[in-house]
Amino acid sequence: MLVDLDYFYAQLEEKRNPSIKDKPVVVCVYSGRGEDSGAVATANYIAREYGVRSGIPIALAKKRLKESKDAVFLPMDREYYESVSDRIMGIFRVYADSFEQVGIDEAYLDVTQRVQGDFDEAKELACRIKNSVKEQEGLTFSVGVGPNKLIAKIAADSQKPDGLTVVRPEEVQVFLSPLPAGRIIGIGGKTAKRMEEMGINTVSDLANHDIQGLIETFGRVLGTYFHNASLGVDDSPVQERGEVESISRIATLKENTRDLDLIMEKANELCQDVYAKLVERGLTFKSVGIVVIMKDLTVHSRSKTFDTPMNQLDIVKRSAKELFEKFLNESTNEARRVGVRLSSLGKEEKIQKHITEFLGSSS
DNA sequence: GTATGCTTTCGGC
DNA sequence: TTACGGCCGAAAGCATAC
Repeated sequence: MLVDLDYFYAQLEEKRNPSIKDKPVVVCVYSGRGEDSGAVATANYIAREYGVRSGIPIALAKKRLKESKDAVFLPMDREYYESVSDRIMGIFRVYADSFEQVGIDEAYLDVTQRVQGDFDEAKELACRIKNSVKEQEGLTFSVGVGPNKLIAKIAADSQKPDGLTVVRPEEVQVFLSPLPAGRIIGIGGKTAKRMEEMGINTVSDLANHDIQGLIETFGRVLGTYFHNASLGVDDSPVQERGEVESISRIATLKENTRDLDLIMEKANELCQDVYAKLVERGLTFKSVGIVVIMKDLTVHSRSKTFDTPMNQLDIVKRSAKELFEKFLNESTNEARRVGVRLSSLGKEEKIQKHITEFLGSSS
C-alpha cells in the first residue's frame, strides 16, 4: 500500500495554528528578492479551489485569492516538517513487512505477509494505521491498496484527502483503462504532451500502442516501463532506501548578475551548508556540481568528479568557483539562481582516511 | 557486446 | 500585465574498459 500525507506542509501549519484551518492556507518559499518573490510549496484544499497550486508564483497565488480576504500566506518551515515526518514514518514502519519512504510525505508499505495476501484485511489494517496517526499526531493521509506499487500509488491519488482506495487484482484493468495516461507515475506534463501527439490520451490508448514504438520514442527503459504500467504490471520491490545520493543547496541571488565575485559570495554560503550536511552525516564526496538558473528560467548544470573520495570544504569552494567561471565563459545571459551539489557520496571510513592522509602528505 | 562511470537534463514533490 | 523555489532521484547519452 501507499500512504500519502494530505497537503502535508499546509496541514502541519493548520495543526500548529488551528485558527487558520477554515481559511485558504498557502505555504510559500520566499526567495528574499521582493515582497512576494517566490513560489508556492503547497496549499490546503480551500486555497486550491481558487486555483492555487504547488509551483505557481506567490504573486499569482495572491491575485487568485484576492477576493477571499482571509487567505493566510506562511513561509515554509522545512526543519519542522522534517521532524514531524520522521515521527510519522516511524509509526508507518511498524505496520510494514518492508518499508520504503519516498520524499517527505509518502511511503510504500509491503503488508502482503501480515495480511496473508487478503485485500479485506489490508483495508482493515489501513484503517488501523489511519486511526493511530490521527490519535498520535492529529493528521490525516490518503491510502491506496493494490497488488503492486504502481497500482497502490494511482489508487491513493484517486481519492484525497483522507482517502482509502482498494484496487484488487481482478479490478486492475477496469480501474486503469479509462484514466488519463498522465496518472501513471513518471508521465508528467512533458511526457503526457508527447504521448498526446502520438494519439495516446488514456492508459488504455497506451496499452494498445505498439511497444516498439514506445521504446523508439522514450528509450528502452522508459518505453518498457510505460508498456508494463499500462497493463498494471509492476514487480518493483518495496525496499528500504539507503544513504542519500546527493546533497544540494540552491538559492536566489539578490539581483541577476554574471559577475563571478557576486555569484561566489552566495555560492560560498551554499558550499558551507552542503559541507556541513556532509560532515554531519559522516560522508565523503567524489563529485561537485553547480547549477545556474538564468533570468529566463532556463536551467544549466556543470560538474566535476575526482578519482578519490574528498572531504574538504576548500575543495568544494574551489571546484564550485572553477565551474561557475567556466560556465560564465560559455554563456552570455544573467544568472538568477545558483546552486551547489555534492554527489558520488561515500561513508567516511578508516581506509578512505588513510588514502586521504597519504595523498595529503605526499603532495 | 556488456558493464560501468560521468555529465547533463528531466521531472516529482 | 506579469509574476517563478529548493530540494531530490532517475534516465539519456556518451565515453571507456574488459
